[in-house]
Amino acid sequence: MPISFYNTLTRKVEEFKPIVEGRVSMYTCGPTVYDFFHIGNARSFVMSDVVRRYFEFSGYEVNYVMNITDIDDKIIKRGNEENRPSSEVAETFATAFLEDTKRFGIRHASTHPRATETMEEIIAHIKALVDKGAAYEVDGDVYFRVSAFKEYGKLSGKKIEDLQIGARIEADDRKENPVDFSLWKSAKPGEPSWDSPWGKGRPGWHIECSVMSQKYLGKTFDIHAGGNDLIFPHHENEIAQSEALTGEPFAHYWMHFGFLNIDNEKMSKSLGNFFTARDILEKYSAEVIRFYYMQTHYRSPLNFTHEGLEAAKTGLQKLQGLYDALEDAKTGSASFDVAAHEQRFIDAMNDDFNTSAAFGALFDMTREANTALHADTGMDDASRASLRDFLQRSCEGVFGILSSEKDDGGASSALLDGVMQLMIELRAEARNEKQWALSDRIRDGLKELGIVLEDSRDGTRWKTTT
RNA sequence: GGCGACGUACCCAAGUGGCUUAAGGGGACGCUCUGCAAAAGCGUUAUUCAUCGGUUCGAAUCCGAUCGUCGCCUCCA
Repeated sequence: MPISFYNTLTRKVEEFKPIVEGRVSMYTCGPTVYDFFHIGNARSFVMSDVVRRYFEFSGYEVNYVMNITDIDDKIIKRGNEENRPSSEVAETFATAFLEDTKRFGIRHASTHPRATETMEEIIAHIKALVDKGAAYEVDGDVYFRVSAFKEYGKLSGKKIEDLQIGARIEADDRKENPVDFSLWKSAKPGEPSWDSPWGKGRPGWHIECSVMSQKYLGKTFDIHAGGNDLIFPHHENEIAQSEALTGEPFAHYWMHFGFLNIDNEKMSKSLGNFFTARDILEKYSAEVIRFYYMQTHYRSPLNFTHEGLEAAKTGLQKLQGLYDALEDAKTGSASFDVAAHEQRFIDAMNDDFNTSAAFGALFDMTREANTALHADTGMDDASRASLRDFLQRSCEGVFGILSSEKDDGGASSALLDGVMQLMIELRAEARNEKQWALSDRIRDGLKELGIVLEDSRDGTRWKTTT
């Protein structure tokens, strides 16, 4: 089965057919940098990262673009609150974004364009829309004329008439139609601004994504992704302002990530259940959080709980345990068939990136591999190598949840290795002389320090707990 | 009011017409291994998929009703 996934535009799971054979052009809506990003944002970024990595696993070359929106009302507001220039606010959180994504194991995009560095193109795009009659100016503001784009609503399934009835759209006399949206906002005194044919001002919310994606990926590209809540109005408006100008499809596939709730409630600052990505990384490793996210299908809502995180932590140790055991195992004679398991993994992922089912395959494989490894016959070198290779490509490469490096808790590994070597030798001597009290004291003492000893017939292994 | 999603074991979560008298993870209990542990393995933990009807040779999967939960329609990943 080829890679297939759910396309919001058609409301069906569709086989992926790239514009250019072997290549994927993909755009995911990045952050507006007015604050640290939170664990809900993190879910979208992680899942988007996994999709990108899986395409690469499958042999595609991926051109992955994620914007950084660094000029926006919320940034200006924050700047005012903190009494510092909004550009400084943007810079602070753009830097934090890059740092935090890295700590989360989210690979940086091929390009992270910024709105303020794309101003020329944004203005040109708006001007072209005005020239074409799809937008109009009113006193320095420019609005998109929704009536000029007949397909408006095709992504979200909304009808313009319904939107007009909805009383929630603010009445603005200056707009021809309440549903028209802002492309350019004139600057109030003291606000950051750029020169434009309509005077000083800044871009509206949606336009920057249209322009940045098309600048780096072309008029039409393969995949546009983002959080569920962006379907309307953000993505709907992006389509309108892009296709109204080019007359061609904007993105072929639209992918949306489910929302994250905290203890069954929507995360919000007012409810006090708001966690930034930074907060959560204090308590759990990036691998555990990533694994937790991936246990649920990307389109389903995810309920974020402490218990769930703890369960993920334990589950992940099982996978890591096999990875480590493969390293230490002695050469045996039995062969192990990795290919069948890899095929199950691929089938699951090709079917709408079904990470939950993929883990089913991975855990079944783990059980069988552990059994083989512990059997008298052991596992031959070639099997061990291919098993390791598969785990490396899947769990480390695609999912980013396993590490081949021994976690030494930050201590100097050469020194710690030496000390541990000695401790294990001393304890082995005590055990040979059946001095259980002493050997147990060593084991218990180390455990309190965060080091776990595991005895097997091949000797004693140690690892740190995290 | 409009649009949409969902309800699977103690918890999380795949499966969406026959291969399933329902994957996988966590938890619990019993066992094997072990000096004792840990790790690993084995077994048990849903004849049942919110409820009630219907379609079908056959339904967790399709249709209808009912109950419940949630999202979007406004800044939001």
